[in-house]
Amino acid sequence: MEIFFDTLSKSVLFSNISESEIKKMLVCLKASYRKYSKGGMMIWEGDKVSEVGILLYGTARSLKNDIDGKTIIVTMIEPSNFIGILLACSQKRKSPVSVQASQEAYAVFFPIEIIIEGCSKRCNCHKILMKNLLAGIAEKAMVLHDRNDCLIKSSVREKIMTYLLTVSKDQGSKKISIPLDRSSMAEYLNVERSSLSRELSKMKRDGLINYKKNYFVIF
Amino acid sequence: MEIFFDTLSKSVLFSNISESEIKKMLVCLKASYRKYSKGGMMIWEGDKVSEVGILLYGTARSLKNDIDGKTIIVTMIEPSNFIGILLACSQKRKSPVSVQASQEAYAVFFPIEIIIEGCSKRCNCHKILMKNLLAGIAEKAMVLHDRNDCLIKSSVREKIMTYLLTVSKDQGSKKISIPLDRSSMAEYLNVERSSLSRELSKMKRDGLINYKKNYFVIF
DNA sequence: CAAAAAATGTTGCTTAGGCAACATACCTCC
DNA sequence: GGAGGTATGTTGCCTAAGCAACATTTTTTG
Repeated sequence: MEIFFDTLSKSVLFSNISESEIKKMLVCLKASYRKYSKGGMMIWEGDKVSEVGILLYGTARSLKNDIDGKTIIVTMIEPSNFIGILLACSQKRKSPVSVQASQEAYAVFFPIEIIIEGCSKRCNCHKILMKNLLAGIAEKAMVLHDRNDCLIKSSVREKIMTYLLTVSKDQGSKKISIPLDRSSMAEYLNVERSSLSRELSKMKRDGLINYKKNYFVIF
Repeated sequence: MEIFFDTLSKSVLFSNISESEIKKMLVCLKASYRKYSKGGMMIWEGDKVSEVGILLYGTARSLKNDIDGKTIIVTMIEPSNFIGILLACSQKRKSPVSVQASQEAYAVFFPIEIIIEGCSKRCNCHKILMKNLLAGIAEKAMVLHDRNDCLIKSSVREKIMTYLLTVSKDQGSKKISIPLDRSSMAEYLNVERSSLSRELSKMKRDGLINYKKNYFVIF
């Protein structure tokens, strides 16, 4: 698993920890490495999750079955992202999503208890680890918060504007490039792609914004 | 502030910590107590927040100004609830909401750094504190997740069903009592109260659910 | 218990936006 | 360059659900 070491050290969980420290920690964290073939399941809907994972290679996605059976994708997971951090931290709760490898993938898992409780050796990096874990969840929560913020708006226009303003605050400019194409943006805002396009046109016409591809200017 | 000690010890932050320990900790946590009159602001939209608070008395609400200026209420905060936990933990971010006392209120704030870094005395309760903080955020994140789950549904019926099923899982029964009245439920699901009532009737008629007041049965 | 107030339900009207179908622009690779 | 593919934009039609106004039920309180 050495080859994925870089990915691991880029993760939020191990930020601000030196490579040599990480290597030491991997042992006391009871790291367990797992390989998945395309379509393999890392977490099943309904599981109780007591490990937090980090994707090392490949991509994964979290998905759930809608009431009427169709599958919807909740998030995309990239190398060095967390897997199941929310679940692992909130414990009691059963997973509302499944996590599936979208291609061949490798991941490493750590029992959450060891991160929280610290190992018997009490290496002082555990404090940093814990801090990183906290930052990781806070970040997840913020992502959820931001989407909520868009979703609670009643009109398509307000949803778009809220989204653009959030990105704008984030990038500290009224000229922004967004990370989503129209389809993804529509999905994120929970509107029809065509309705999104329609409203974007109107907003441009009304002099609220300008845009080309994924570059936007807010007036 | 002694009189609010009970409230404090009921908070998630201090769960599993004995009263005597809490008293000791309050000192090294650099607790700062604040009083607010009705309408007083605990956090202003745009603030950077570096303290996590706990409401001791009264009620507060987090609110934000909509794009077109009208104020919307995001959450209600009750005694022993956290104030600004997400913000304090994710740090860099400026607050997207203001927090306002809806009546005369008391609160206590702790610099988040001290909780995370531990105080100089290294009292061993800090580990528990940190664990509690983690649980607190994870819980917040879950709340956000659950609402998202409802909001991303396209029809009123699906939103209702998703909400009811989540509560049902939570209470471990198909017969549930929900904590929201119709208006709040409508607000939570981001639909019109009348549309909610209409759809509930239809769902009853269609034999999907039964209900009376805030008691629901899912078939 | 009666009256007032609050919560919930009902219903006609209207419209934003979902849906489908097609148009245009943009990319890429032979 | 052109052929195929993908991303984006446009438009007519139609329905779900917003809105307003009123009805009924439940709760409060004097």
